[in-house]
Order: sequence, then C-alpha cells, then structure tokens
Amino acid sequence: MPNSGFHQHDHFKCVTEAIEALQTHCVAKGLKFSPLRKRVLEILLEEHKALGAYEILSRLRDEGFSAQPPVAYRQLDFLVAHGFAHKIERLNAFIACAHIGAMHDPAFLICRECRTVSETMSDSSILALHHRASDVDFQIEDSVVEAIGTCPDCR
Amino acid sequence: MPNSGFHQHDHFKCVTEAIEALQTHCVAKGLKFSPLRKRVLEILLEEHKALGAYEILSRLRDEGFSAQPPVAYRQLDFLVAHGFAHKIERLNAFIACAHIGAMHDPAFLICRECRTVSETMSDSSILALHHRASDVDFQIEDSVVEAIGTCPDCR
DNA sequence: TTATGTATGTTATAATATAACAATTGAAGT
DNA sequence: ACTTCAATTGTTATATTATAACATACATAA
Repeated sequence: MPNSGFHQHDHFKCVTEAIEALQTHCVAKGLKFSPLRKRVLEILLEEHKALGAYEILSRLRDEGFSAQPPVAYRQLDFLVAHGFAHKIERLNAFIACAHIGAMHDPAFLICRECRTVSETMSDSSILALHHRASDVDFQIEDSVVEAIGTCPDCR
Repeated sequence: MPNSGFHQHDHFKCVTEAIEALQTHCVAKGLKFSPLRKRVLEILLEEHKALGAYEILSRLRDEGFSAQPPVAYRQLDFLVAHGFAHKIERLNAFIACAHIGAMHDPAFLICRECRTVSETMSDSSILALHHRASDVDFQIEDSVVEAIGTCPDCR
C-alpha cells in the first residue's frame, strides 16, 4: 500500500526523494533549482497536508524571503506545472505530489478536519467520465477527483 | 443519452421541471418558495453553463433585487444543500443540477472555453476511491469529480 | 558585451467568500 | 388580534484567494 498520509511511513524518504527529483528535473530541463523553489517544495513536503498559498507565504516571510502573493503563487504554479505538486480544488490549497514522475490522474482523499491528504493514482476513477466524454465528443485535458471526509485520526 | 449541455435538447423541459421540483420540495419541507430562490434557480437554468456568484449577483441587481454578496451566496448554498445546484470547484462557479431528485455523486465535463457543463451521474467514477478509502479507514462524505477540456462547439 | 530568456521583486487590484448583526415576514399557538 | 418563534432577507464590513502589470536581476550564449 502506498503512503496514505493517514499512516506511519518513512517520511524522510518522501522528502529527500522529492527534492532530489526536483533538482534532477531542473538540471535536465535547464531550469533553475533555486533556493525559493526548493524551499517551497520542502514546506509542502513537511506533512501530507494541504497548505494555502498564504500559509506558504507567511512561512517564507518568517524565513526572510520576499513575501508578496505572486512569490508564492509563482512557485506553486511552477511546481504544479512540472508535476511536483497538486492543487486541491476543494480547499483552494496545495500539496506535494506523492507520486513524482509517474504519469497519473491523481485522486485525493481529503480530511475536512485536519486537511491531511492521501493521494492515489486514480486512472480508473475517471474511466466512466472518459466514456461519457467520447460519447459527446468532448476532449478531456485535465481532471479533478477529490473525496472529502474524515480520516481515522479525526474520528 | 441524457442531456449533455453540448447537444440540442428540450431545454424548456429542463427549466420547468426544475422549477416545479423546487416548488414541490419547498412545500414538502415547509420552506419558502420565494421569488429570490425561484429567480436564482431560473438564472442558473438559462443555460448549461457555470455561473460565478457575482455574475448571478449582477443579474439580480439588474432586476431590482438586493445585491450584496451574501444574497447570492445564500441562495446558491441553499440550492446546493437541497440538490438543485452544484458547485463546480474547478471554476469556483455554480450550475443547476441536471438530475434533480436522483441520488447521485455527480461528475462533470467542463469546457474551459465556454464553461458549458455536462453533468453525469457518476457513481462508478469514484468507485476506486471508495476502495482506497476503506483500505485506509477513511469515511467519504462528499466527492468532486470534474473533467476539464474542450467541447465539440469550441473546437 | 550585448542580447536573450528565465527568474524574482514589487505595487496594485481583482475575484471569491464569509462573519456578524439588523430587519422583516409568516405561520402556530394563545 | 397578539405574541412568539423560526426562517428569510437586508446590510455593512471584512477575510481570503488570485492575478495583472511592470521593474529588476541574473545567467548564458551569440
């Protein structure tokens, strides 16, 4: 079973692998592995919890980074665009990707209480929608699959 | 095939059935079938298109209703709570429910161009997530299933 | 070294959403 | 009719989320 965010796991590995993957990706694509990018991903990686842009911004401010809203949104957009983070639409918040490098239509279990998120590689989750899409000649480009509820710890 | 929002259908029927259903529901539950509630649902029903709260608000203002933000949000929250509308999380916008009365976990095909929405009764769309949820002892209370892309008309 | 693209800094503002409290309405019981 | 109560609507203020626009820095390749 993959890491759920709701159970114990080797979290140090989550962090180091993700950061290394970002560095590798940046080098490979000629992008800058900047302190800001690294730090924002690290913040997201601290827990399997969704963070709002302004929470991240406040963390950055505390650490001496420039802290106008575009600073956070730019890093988040970058990480999302390159597959290192996801936006949780239901919360207007962001989370580090738990399956970096894997092509996936992610699906999320989101605790409304503590905002802890478990990410799964869904694929089949939107199979029915793909059928429907082809029925009506609709071209799917992106998908959002989120389940909201309460996690074991919050019950 | 149910109405897709992307194809011709008897739209007059969509509107009249939904409004009648709201009236019936209100009477049955001892709730007020007020002009405001009726009008907001009518506005949502005009097209199978997602509308932002402030678009609705501006419509209401034009028609002489009071038009502070809570006016729109309250009606929208009411319609959503009672199954007559859905929130499209990806767009922070709202749409009339296309399957009133049916117990359903809705799924949506959303055109990023024209914001037209096709609603399907998904159920199976989140089957995989339900399995995952029971694996990690997570209790799903609500789900969001949305596919974003381009509709036939916008290609 | 200059041109170029990428990244960051900064100001201002737009868009979305809710808290809190006041006023009104309408139906139920007296 | 009078009162009470809950539901609904009205209103002010503010919180939260997000982006536009433009300036500056910084690296690297021509």
